[in-house]
Amino acid sequence: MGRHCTEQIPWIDGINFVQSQGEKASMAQANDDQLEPIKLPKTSESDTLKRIRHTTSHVMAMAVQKLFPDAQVTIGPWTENGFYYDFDKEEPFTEQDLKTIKKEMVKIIKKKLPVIREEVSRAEAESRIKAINEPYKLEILEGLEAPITLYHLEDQWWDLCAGPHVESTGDLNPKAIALESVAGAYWRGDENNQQLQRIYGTAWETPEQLKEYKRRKEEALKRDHRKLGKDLGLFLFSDQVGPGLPLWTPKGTLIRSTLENFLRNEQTKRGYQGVVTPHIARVDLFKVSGHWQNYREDMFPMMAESEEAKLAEQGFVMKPMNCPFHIQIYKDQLRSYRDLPMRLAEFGTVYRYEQSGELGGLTRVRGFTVDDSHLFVTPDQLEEEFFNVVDLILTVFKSLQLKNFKARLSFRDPNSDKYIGSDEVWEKAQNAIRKAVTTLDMEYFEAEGEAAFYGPKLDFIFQDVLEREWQLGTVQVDYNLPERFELEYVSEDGDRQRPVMIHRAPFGSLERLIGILIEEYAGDFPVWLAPEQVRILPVGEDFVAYAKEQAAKLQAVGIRAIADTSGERLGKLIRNSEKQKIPVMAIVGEKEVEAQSLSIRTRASGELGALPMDEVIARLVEANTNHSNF
RNA sequence: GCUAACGUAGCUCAGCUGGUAGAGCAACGCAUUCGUAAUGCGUAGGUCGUGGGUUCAAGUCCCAUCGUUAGCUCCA
Repeated sequence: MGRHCTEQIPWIDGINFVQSQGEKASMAQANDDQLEPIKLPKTSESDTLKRIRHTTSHVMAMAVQKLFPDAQVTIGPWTENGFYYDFDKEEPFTEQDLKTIKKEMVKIIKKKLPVIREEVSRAEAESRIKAINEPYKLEILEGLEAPITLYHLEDQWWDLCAGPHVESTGDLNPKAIALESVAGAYWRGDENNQQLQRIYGTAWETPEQLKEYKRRKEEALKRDHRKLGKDLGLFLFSDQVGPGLPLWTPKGTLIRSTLENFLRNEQTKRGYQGVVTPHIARVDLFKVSGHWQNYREDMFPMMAESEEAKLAEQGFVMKPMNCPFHIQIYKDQLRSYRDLPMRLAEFGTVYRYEQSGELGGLTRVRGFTVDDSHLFVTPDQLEEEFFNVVDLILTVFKSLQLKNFKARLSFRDPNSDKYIGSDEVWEKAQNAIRKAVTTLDMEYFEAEGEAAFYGPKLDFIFQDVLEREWQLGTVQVDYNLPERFELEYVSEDGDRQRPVMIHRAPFGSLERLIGILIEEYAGDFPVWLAPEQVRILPVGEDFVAYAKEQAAKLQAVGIRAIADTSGERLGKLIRNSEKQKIPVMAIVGEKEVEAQSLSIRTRASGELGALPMDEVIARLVEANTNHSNF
């Protein structure tokens, strides 16, 4: 068995946050029916689960080989929520197969086979594997270090494995085990290799834990941004437009523009200058940048006026990144050291031809808007500017109440040739990033092979409801593009020097950010981001006029308020508002008209009672400026 | 791109082994004028993703294609 011990990376608490009221309230509600919530540890947190899941995957492999003697075993590690096992088998597994396999597993468990550890020499392991003709195991053996251990399920089946395991298959509870899905997976994770059949499963100590695990998965799907985006009418996809190309409704656009304005504001405070650049450019531009050579498979095909032009590679392409464009603006004039740092910023929409199987909701699309900026700095300024960028990113996350993220130093894979630039320059850039995060005393982990082709990055990683990880914010140090575009500035001494570039995007992309935000907030956007902030609900037809008046007053001071004139009963109006997750409801009837007030009900805290209009406005303005709750 | 599953009214879904489509919600109309999560009655809405094929007959079977989803690979 190869790598089962995935290194655990702590999810860091980046900043101190006050948990939003709404979050607390909805969490409390969800767990109402359970006095003592069932704990569901991750595998890495529980030695017991490690043993259970490890053994379960072996039991599954044994069952599979009994039912399908042609299936060859490969690897079967635990994952944080279960386990999987990859088989090389001609026919893919069907849903029905999973049921049959599960039945066979129950039989094995009921036999209470002892799990026996055996230590063998490399030669012995080799000859035993050859005897049962398992070529993948042989390959795994090559990468193993002594001692080589085998685990036997009594004398009926064995596997190369480091353990640990439970003592007997009888220690497993069949009712706490579920086989979940089948998928293709490449041997050793390389798409040039044989595609194997992977079975995913999960196993727990008790049936109650399994039930809770399934319940939480269902709960998670309710906050899936694809579902909520549809329910709340934020964005859509159209088959006629194309896959991975989201369309933003008026409501979704409000969220986008609010985020844009917020960041633009922060950037202005920090000396950024806005620029605008086109969506397409000559192929030549991307030849100089290196995109055409190193990033071409991620780009939409070239458009050319004629076949000849196409053959001569004289055409245009959609931009996959904004950097070459901003570089042109820098190069427009001879720059002095006095002009630096120069910070050019743009909400630049880029197009990348992602493989069809990669697309999903807003988290992976083919056209998306990067809150992009390129900082041109002198080598001396690099460190300080880098800190400033990280500070901006953390400020942004704090404002958005995003706290569950990891910081990743994305370095190049030293064994790959997909990068531009010399070893020396890469070392320099990577060291600069490492130094910055150490100085900032941030928790981080390093990942080889995650760098951009032109430079290393500091990335901020978030999770979606399915616990998949996505990169949002990023800072990149780049010595390569300045070189390729021959960027210069005149130094104090009057000679020409080469600037360093910092590429950075706190959001990463508006699309992915909003996808993650929808899930973080479970659709309950804070007041400042909510597309519809206040809905005014008249208790009867007679009060529609008053409701409209109040809505107009709120609109006049820039608050997104709408009067509900549908004429339904109050209960229905409230229900509709709640379902649309509108943060503030204002109920108006006879009492309110008389007192010239609004009866406030918020999603987060319920009924707040009658408040005068002035106070309502004051509190909403406060919420808008400070991103606080109503 | 690969492996698999799925695609029926705006939404959520039913439609068994083939006999030309059904529910709830939403929408619309009428009545109801109502105080903190669903008022009642009625109406309308689908060439069952698309294109072929098998069949007397296809939502149902076969093939292709587009799209969605999970996983792999790849990346904001």
